[in-house]
Amino acid sequence: MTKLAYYITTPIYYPSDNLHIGHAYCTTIADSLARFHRAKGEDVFFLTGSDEHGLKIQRKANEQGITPIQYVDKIIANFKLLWQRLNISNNDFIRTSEERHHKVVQEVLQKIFDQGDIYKKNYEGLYCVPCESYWLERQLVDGKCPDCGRPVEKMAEESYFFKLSKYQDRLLEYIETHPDFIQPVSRRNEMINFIKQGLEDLCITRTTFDWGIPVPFDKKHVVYVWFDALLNYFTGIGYGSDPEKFQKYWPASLHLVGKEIVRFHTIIWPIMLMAMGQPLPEKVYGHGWLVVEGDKMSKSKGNVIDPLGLIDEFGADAIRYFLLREINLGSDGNFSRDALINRINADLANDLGNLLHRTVSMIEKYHGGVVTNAGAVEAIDEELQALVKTTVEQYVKDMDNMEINSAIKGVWALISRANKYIDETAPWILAKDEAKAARLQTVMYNLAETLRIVAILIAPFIPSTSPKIFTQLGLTVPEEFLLAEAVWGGIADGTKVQKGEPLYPRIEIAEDGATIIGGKRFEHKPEAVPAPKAEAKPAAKVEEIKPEISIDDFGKLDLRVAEIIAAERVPKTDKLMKLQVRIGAEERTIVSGIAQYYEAEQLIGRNVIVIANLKPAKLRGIESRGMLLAASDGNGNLVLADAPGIASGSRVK
RNA sequence: CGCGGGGUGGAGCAGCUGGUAGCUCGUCGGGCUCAUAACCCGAAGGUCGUUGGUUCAAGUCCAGCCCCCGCAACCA
Repeated sequence: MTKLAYYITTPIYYPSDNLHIGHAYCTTIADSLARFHRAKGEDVFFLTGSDEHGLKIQRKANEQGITPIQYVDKIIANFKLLWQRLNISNNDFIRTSEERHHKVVQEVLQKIFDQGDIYKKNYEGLYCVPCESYWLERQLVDGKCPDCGRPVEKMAEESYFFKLSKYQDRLLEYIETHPDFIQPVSRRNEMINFIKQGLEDLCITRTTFDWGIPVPFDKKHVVYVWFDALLNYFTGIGYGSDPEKFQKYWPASLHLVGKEIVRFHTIIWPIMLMAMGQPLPEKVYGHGWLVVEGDKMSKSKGNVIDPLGLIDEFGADAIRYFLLREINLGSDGNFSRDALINRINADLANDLGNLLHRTVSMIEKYHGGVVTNAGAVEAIDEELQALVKTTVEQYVKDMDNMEINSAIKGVWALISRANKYIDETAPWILAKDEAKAARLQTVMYNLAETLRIVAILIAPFIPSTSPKIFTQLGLTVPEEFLLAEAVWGGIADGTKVQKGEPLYPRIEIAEDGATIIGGKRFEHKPEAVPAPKAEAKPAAKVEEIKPEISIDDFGKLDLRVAEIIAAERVPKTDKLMKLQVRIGAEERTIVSGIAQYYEAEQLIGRNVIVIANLKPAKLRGIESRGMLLAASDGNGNLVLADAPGIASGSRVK
């Protein structure tokens, strides 16, 4: 009998930088699902990888004076290290720079080109030369490049386009007739709306850089982004090179992706597949994002969390557990250190770890470590057994629905029940009564057996914990924890338990914020809320120094100390503050974009520095004469340049 | 009228197809001693953002408003 095939993928991540906790989140989910399906006895193929081409990489490599491949090789080594440390069980790791992938992309491109779904067109647009990017009119900021603020120019470039529009009706129909294809439903509705607005053909090649896959029918071009990246799902299972393998695993059971790229996976990719005459993946699931202490994680905010550091401190399983348990798959979730520590202590140390510990301790103390099923069963035992059974059933249901945190909650309800069972049966009292010997043995057996099943159920989530539980229970650690074994009665009489180290030592927090885990100390500086992180990011965001000027140029600026005598927010704007200032004897109005940083009351009476001879400008209909000086790091921090105690009207130079 | 997500006891969240408001942590009180100061029991605490509507019945459906947070076709 052939096993049911299950093919699951993560996005391939972009190696312009090291991975953060968000990538770890996505990959951990995929890994748990992959392990769950293996536990069901299915033939699982789990693919992750890296999307290595593009201008950004090429430029980063140039900056460091190395070739793109040298650059990505370094970063990919870190990716792989992270997955190894996180215990990720992927079957392959696909890199888009690999020869096998180039072949697939070129083959597919040629085929689609030959059948007429790709055409060449002059692409006209507004182009920012330094950024090498096209922008739409509406994207411009003050008519300038939204990235660097420099002027854009009209440019024409020839590009190849993929006929998305040709397939849009078919796609729409497919999505409407396959309710499970896009999940969760909110994302599905979003996509349906999007398609209904009409699809534009997709530009799939570039001539402005060469770190990419050459277009086979026009060597001046390289393949651009999605057409290249999405095909990794084909390369990974041997499209064009291993027909048998490809046949077995395609269509994919699940593409797990972040919510921001659902669109590419449910529109571009399906249309590519339609053009190729291939079946569509069964499901695309767009998971939510991790926000950190309530804030979106981003490099510019300096709140990016490095998973490797967390793994060093808390261990891979603890991190995995937190991510899977705390966060609802479809929606955004909050990552915080406090919540993490809380979860580890409460669930892993107190509930699970302690249950194992007290159980094994008692078996050693009362029975010399030997487990015996003495058969002195009481009603309460049957209740426990029944709960084990329903827990397993519900667990399978939840996991099949990708409700991972529900599945985990169910298992922990069982763990909790087992802890209560100890209280109710009070083994320490049974132990004092010779006549209750058989009963005591039965109670201990039931606990050991419950723990054995718990260990099997949690193996997909915290895979290095289950073997530890088995070892302490005196059981042979299986190659794979199979769900078929999660039925009552698996421990043989005479099994000898072996007390070990606590599964999860409690985490103590020292006064200075350091954590103490199992006697080891981990320093931790509590980040000053939106940490500006002065260190650790050299050159990352510091803008280039502008061209040199002469002292005469500087002399043209008339900088003055001005006293703020009134301030009010400009209604219906986010940033604008209308200020009345006094420069010496003169009064004037200045509008400044500081409303997000200062309250009106904080400003009044302050002596600040202004450019007094700036040409007046109208902002929101208010004439602003002059400009306040302020320091801003682009990371959401802004401080006014002020001159406390210096008389209004004084010159600044 | 750009798009989307969200506003539920101190904190973080669950509440799908409408019918006595739940979970984890925290707080308070009690129990137990096998255990990692852990485990077990109990209690306090919410006009479910706001206004109006549908209904015998709404956190749950409909409409308006307020507030927070993301995104605007190359950041999970």
